[in-house]
Amino acid sequence: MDRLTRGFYERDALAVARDLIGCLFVRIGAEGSRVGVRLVETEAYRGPMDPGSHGYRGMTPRTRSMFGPPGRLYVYFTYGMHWCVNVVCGREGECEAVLLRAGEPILGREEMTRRRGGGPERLVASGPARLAQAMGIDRSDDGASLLRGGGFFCARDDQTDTYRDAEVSVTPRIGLAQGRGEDLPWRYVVAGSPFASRSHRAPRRARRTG
DNA sequence: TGTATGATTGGCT
DNA sequence: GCCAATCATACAT
Repeated sequence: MDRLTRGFYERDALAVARDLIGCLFVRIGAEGSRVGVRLVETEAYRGPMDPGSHGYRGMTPRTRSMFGPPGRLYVYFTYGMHWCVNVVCGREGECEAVLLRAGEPILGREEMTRRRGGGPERLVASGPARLAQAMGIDRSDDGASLLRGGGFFCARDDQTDTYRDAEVSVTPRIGLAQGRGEDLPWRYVVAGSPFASRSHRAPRRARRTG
């Protein structure tokens, strides 16, 4: 299992979002303890060309890390109570990032469940704010490095198969208002994964008409 | 200084 | 399915 290096992140957010599916996202804690999830849901945010991105109107104090070098975290606070975590990608000076929306708890499951206040394991990291809370990520982790020496990393997990394209669905992103690129198919999710977040646009079940 | 809004979640009907 | 919680942020005044 190898830590992904800068070249992995220094690419278009769509490529990174797709390729992070099935990877482990790990936090190295005090005394080397680790918590980590296998990513099953990601979304790409693409800067000045993307009205859904926090960086659409240029850099602000909040979005500074999204414009920085790839291979770091962009962590933001929303709805007055939730933290969400992105992986910064693209080239330095660009504004590209991948929102980590959901994962399957793998390392430190007990610790993550405790941080979430209990509940079934499939819900521990099933949503961007849940994932961040489970892994103890907050403002102090904004800008943290995923590269060598950093306290976080992503890794391809060669112990198990990575997901084939046929197993990964591509859908519009979740939670965007109209006019914010709400129809762009920039979300990647493992089809049928019990660890993925509940879609706010749940596919309607077919109805018998008569 | 004022105000609208949000890359969400959890609880309730 | 509906909606309140709760406040940093961005932008208007």
